[in-house]
Amino acid sequence: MEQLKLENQICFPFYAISRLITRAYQPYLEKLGITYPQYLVLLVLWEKDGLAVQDISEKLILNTNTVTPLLKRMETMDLIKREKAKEDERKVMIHLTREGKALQAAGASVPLKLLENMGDMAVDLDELLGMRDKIQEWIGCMGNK
Amino acid sequence: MEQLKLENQICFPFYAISRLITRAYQPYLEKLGITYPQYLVLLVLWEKDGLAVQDISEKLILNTNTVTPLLKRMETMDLIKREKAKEDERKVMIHLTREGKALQAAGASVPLKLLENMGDMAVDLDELLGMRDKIQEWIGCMGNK
DNA sequence: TTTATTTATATCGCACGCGATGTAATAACA
DNA sequence: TGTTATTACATCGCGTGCGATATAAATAAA
Repeated sequence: MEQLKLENQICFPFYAISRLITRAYQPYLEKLGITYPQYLVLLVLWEKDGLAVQDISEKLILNTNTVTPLLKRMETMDLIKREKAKEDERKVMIHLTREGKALQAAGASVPLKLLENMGDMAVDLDELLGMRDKIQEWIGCMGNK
Repeated sequence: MEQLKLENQICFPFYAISRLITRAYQPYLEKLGITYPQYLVLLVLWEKDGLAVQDISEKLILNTNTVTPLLKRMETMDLIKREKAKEDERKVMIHLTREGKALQAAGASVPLKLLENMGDMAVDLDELLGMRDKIQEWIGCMGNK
């Protein structure tokens, strides 16, 4: 049953490396007082503030039943504001607070630190970036649904 | 702030593709009545039965506080048995039940079906397998803490 | 203009994943 | 041998993820 060995699975390496990368981010995000998914939300909002819940949900490829509680926690932390859109009361628009915007300065240095970390671990950075681009193509295929 | 855009992050693609792959497995695993992490545990045990909790924890790169409840649920489902090792009462040895072993027949076809799925999605299989091997190298570097 | 359908979020329940901590058994050591 | 340290799991608390379902607003249909 060669195809059932763990090292021959396509699933496991992606599953494992995703968690290892999250772990690598953690010490830096801990200093900012945020989690990894919260950081992803901030990345999206730093790029464009005032998005609807659905926009964030689509960009992060997360369901609303994940995003809604995530955003509520971030509102409690005073990182964002949630308010209904005037033109369509079904939509909830997300805006950064002063605090949420202020975190960008500290958050900007995190990706570079991570890259340095990966470099120290004998991970070839060119390969890493090439793989990132390839995976993004796949996400484009798989993500729509 | 170009380095803060979501598409320039190394973290996000790995995070997203991992969840998309898990989603792709789900319909097949649902028929077997198991979850994705439970499938990973079975893969390990099908390869070598009678492992300690720690062995499974190391192979899957998961902490014991994740693995213990996972195994307890699988014991409730009658997929595995948990019993203390006689030579060292701290260890808990995990053995497949008849049911757990029986699932292997159905579980063996899942990886191939997944590969076919990925192929349909314009994902180049050679690239996929090459990437898998490369990620496994990284896991070897990062996994040991 | 009612009624039916669709859309955008939210709620519920459950299974992870993990940091922090606890506990019992074994090993190390004074 | 008695004490201390280490090891192997387990428990607790909390934050995701997600299937199933609910709710309210907007849109389409009758």
